[in-house]
Amino acid sequence: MNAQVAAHPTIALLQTNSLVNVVHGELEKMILSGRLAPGEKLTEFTIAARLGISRGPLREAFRMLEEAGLVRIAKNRGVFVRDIAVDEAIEIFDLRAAMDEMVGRKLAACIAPAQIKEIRAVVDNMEKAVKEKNAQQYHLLNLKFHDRLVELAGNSKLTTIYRKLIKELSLFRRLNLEDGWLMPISASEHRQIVKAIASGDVDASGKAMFEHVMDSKARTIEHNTRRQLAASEAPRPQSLKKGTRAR
Amino acid sequence: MNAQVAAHPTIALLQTNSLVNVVHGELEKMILSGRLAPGEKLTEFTIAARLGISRGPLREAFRMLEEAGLVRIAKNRGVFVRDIAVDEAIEIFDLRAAMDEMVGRKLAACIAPAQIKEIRAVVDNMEKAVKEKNAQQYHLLNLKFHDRLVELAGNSKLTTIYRKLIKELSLFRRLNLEDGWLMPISASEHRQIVKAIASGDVDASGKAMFEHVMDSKARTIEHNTRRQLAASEAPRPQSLKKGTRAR
DNA sequence: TTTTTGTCGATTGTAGACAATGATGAGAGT
DNA sequence: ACTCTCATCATTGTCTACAATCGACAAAAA
Repeated sequence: MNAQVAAHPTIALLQTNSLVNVVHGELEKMILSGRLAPGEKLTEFTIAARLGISRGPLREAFRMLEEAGLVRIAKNRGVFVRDIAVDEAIEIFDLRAAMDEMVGRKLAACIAPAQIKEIRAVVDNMEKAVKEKNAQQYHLLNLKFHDRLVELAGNSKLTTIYRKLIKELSLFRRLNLEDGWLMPISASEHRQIVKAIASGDVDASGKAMFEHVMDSKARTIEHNTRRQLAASEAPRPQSLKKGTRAR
Repeated sequence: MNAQVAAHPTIALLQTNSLVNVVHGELEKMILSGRLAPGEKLTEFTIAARLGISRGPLREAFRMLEEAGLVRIAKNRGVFVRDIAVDEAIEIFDLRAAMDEMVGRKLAACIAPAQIKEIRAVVDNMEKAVKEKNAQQYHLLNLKFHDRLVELAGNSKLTTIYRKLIKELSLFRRLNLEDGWLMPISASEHRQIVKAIASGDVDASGKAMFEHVMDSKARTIEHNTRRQLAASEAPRPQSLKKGTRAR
């Protein structure tokens, strides 16, 4: 019998929304938050039981996640959370740089004063987070800052793709956020970006955005390789984190 | 041990391609070729019966196509081939322009002579197609030209996204290709692009690519609106089929 | 020991059945 | 004739069952 009274609070509530969409969103959240780690195998039966659903909708959600680049499906072998290699991360950064340059140029050309104020407020909050050494908050605001800029550029297709890229990138970057991440040097760059946009100088604005992403790329990649080295020198892989291993 | 060194091509095909993947590819071909027209409703039972499969794998394929932007799924109402509005087509063109600019700059910076020759050959064939007034052939070569350029830029993520955009765009553009499409003016632009790339001038190459896409956008959009007008003036609504109504 | 081969358990791939939802059309009331 | 309601039906959403496949282990042969 079905005894899944309320396996997941959301699941019970959503008789109105499509089960597939909710599951998709739920899995996405789990992946992006790191509760499902890159490389981890997602066994259909286990996940389905945990969510209190059957395998059908789950498989459909998996297919969506695959198309979005968040999981990898190996025929007859299962579904795995994707892990982004350094090469791919570099590619994504380069792409982002081009997109953000486009965004910067567009915004410098036509942005409303109210929107400049809005963006400036985000930067203010970021600097506040820096002073408070609140890395988590800074990270969230950083995401919001860039996301909002892209959104303001007014190209919904661009926004969609940009967000997909950010999600994929987080599969690589999340490793770096865990510890330290004490580089709010970029805060000044954000201030400069806003300035360039507000000035209306198309070239300067585009360049500021481009360079910012490329700097971010350099910092992230370098931090990652350094981390890799440290991990390889200390031959203690610390086993597994904790009970992410079901059954 | 490793027995799949060089298995039968059919065997290898079955090992990698599940039914879902095959169906996905098949539906994609049907959509891109226009056999499934934009706006058309895809009834699960009908399609499944036609392909000789059950609804399960088909639904998974639908989810992939939805994520790729080729179909639209309305809860409890069905799956429809997406039709791209003019606004969205414009957005995609703008995005493509930015990407192609990036490609142009990258290629001008580092492209091998052999690859220049290869690209030049494609342009030669295009001009040949122009002389022979072979629009279909020209169209295919045009696609190949741009696709190859993107590919040569060496950013696989960019290539993937670019191809997705082209597919989506074809849902809009296909209407225009049907008749006439007698504007191989762009042929000269292609020649100019190759020249700019070969010259190694990063700025010129990027600009050439950018402008080419924007010109293409202008031509396509204008052609489309003109077509729309002609259709509205001739009051022959072609009598829409039953059940193809969306939303 | 090393290699090979056969079997078993677990997991995925596919199909079909049942429940839930939305569209269609007929009939009653005005 | 028009509109509103309600019943009916086609279609989608979800679940369960069965078949196909893979990986691992153990036993047997060298």
